[in-house]
Amino acid sequence: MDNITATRVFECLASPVRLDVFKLLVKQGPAGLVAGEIASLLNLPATNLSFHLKNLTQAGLLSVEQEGRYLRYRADIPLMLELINFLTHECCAGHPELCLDFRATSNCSSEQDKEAGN
Amino acid sequence: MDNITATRVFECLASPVRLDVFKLLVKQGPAGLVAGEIASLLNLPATNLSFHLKNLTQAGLLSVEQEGRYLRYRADIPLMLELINFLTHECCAGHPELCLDFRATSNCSSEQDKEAGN
DNA sequence: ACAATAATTCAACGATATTTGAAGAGTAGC
DNA sequence: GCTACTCTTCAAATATCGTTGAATTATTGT
Repeated sequence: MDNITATRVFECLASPVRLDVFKLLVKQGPAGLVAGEIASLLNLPATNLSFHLKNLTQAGLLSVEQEGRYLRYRADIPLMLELINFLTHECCAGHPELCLDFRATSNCSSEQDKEAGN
Repeated sequence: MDNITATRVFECLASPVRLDVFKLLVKQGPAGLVAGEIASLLNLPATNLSFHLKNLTQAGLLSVEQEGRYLRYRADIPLMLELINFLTHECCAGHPELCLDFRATSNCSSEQDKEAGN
């Protein structure tokens, strides 16, 4: 991942609204959600949500699929994994031992629900 | 890591200048750099760099230490690892299998120099 | 005490980003 | 074709961010 892509993704996640939208969609998995569902779950005006959805989609964090008159949004996990790799490598550059330490303690599949309440 | 901390960190890394500063300091490891060195390496006006250094420091991505009339900045790796954990867990929420897959392919200590040229 | 150096703070300007309501495009059902 | 519905686009207002030069604080060496 290059710096330009990284900054675009960071800029996306720097907005509390967009972070909430992304987290919500990650939680939904492959099922995703249509725009209206996101709007009511997050209590956002449709026009404002649309602005953020466009932003997230253009950054590659979401994918869209038309379903009749609905638009279904899904989180795009691969880009997220690329970002994690990017950060991991940046961190490791000076401290490989800390990085390995991190990898040993990140129990990804067993602790996924720990931070649900926010 | 809570959403507020996460958005503050993302906002920091969303600026190309700050991302460059952070990457540079990660590369320096525990030695860090004083403000003037960063300014000349990145070709930034002192006043502008100071603005971004303050931003990074307040977000917790950098630490500062006074050395006479110099100020030495260092990357704060632990917060970075927290962020990586945060992202990993967010990603895993819907796709634990993808996350494990990522961890299997992220060879942190051996591929640290692959993306040096950007 | 004085001048030189290092870096920050301040104030002002320009550029971006966010929010909102009104209008527009496309779809579904009658 | 018409109406209801879903969502997006547009335009305008507000808010926030980034950059710059001048002034300020603090330290060093004479």
